[in-house]
Amino acid sequence: MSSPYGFDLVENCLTCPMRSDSFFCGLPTSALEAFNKLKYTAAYPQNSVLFVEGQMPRGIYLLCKGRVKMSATSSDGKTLILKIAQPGEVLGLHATVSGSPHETTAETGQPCQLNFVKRDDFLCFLQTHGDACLQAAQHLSKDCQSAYQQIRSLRLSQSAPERLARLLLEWSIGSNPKEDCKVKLSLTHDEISQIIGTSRETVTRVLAEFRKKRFALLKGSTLTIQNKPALERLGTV
Amino acid sequence: MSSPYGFDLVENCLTCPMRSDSFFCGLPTSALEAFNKLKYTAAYPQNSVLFVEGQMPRGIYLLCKGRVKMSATSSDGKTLILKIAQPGEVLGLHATVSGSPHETTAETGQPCQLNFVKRDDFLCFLQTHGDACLQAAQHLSKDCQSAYQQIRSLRLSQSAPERLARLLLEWSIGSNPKEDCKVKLSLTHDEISQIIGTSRETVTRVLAEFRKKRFALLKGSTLTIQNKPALERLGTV
DNA sequence: AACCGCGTGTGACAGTGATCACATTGCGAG
DNA sequence: CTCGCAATGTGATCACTGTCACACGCGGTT
Repeated sequence: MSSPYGFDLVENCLTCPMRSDSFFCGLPTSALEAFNKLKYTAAYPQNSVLFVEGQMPRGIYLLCKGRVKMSATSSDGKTLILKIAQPGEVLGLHATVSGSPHETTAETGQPCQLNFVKRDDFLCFLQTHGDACLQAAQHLSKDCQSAYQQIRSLRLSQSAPERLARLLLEWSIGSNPKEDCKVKLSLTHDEISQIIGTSRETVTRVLAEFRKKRFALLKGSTLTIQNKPALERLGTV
Repeated sequence: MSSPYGFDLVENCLTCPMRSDSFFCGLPTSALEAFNKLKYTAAYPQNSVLFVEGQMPRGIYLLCKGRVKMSATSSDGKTLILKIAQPGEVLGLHATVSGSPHETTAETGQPCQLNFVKRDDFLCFLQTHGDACLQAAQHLSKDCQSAYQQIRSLRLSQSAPERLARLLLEWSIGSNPKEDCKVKLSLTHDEISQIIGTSRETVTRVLAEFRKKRFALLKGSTLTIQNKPALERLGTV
């Protein structure tokens, strides 16, 4: 069965080739089978909005494939990107668990496959599967941690170069640790500015500075880290 | 049995007069009884450190009475206060659930009563009591939410008056909505600055400005909100 | 070719708040 | 009472960065 977005839908979690070890994907077979019965699998084109800030939660989305931009908007129209969700993550978990409105907007950044589970089904599932519930709690605590990390990072460094340095380093983890590591990403300066919370111009200027100092180079959609230690020195909180 | 800190220890959760409806306190009797067997109740003097940033979690602390300051420190010695925990809250939950080091330091701001539960006991408890686990998840999600709220608030308002206004309003909720509401709190300008992430001098200056404009008055440990709408206009994100 | 639209680069300027330095107040201990 | 120390108040200075304004390059369309 082929979907219109350039990849095949995987309907069965148990035999899914994308299975990561995070959250549900890593559950024991019995729980996974139960989950498999509850979920609705679907593919979404780029720029689909899964849920918006303030909306009551309808359920959770397990991201199988693709990336999803989590953002919030202020009353004066400024947008801030809280994070880019990766495959294996569960979206809308807090709101679904706590029953309060979503505090973020989720929008696909590329074609994605997602598993949706209705709120009631999900809560019931958690209550009957202790290990799944513990997993959910762990997922939430990871989220908390990254949120606290962000707060620390925001608060302990007002300076734009510091924040940008940290972001670049964050992107570069997982790459070859030796020498010039290259990362592919397609974000405009504007989007980067929404992530680190500065103006677009500042991002441009700081990137120019990094280029001049040979710390890092962002050309097209390729990021090259040239001097990791220097960036680390900048970005240490 | 009287403790040295000016209040009596309550050993039995089931008959505890301080029981709130949050988290464990609100659990059904069977789970509460199990919890009651696992916990160690103790009183702590002011300025006791329960755990520090980076330390591996030994277990969770349920705050029965008193207030606890949750903070983080940067490498250059700056401290930031992430939140002031209130009775009913569980401290060290993320770290305990996820098994990663504490990302905050917890220090009592006044004499406190706390229930401690060892990590292994606690995880086991969660796994066997589905409703408790769900409660834990909800507690975590509340935490997440408040963290995200903080990030929003930090990022969408660079200005110090805005942030201070929001903080004052946050403190004033729960008071009589009409006219000049007064709140007791004992925090120095320095501590406030650590909460909203500015310098101590700025807090002093902004408070002076608020006083002159008759928005709010902080005298000794008493905060008086004189013009709530004006503060709200300032603090809206 | 001419014309967009968009992302990027860059200069000038002003507002904010950090920092330093010091004065003043308040309060508890001796 | 007064000494000492912490908390508070205030001025001057300066780095940072948001904002405005505009130029450039580049891919696509007409």
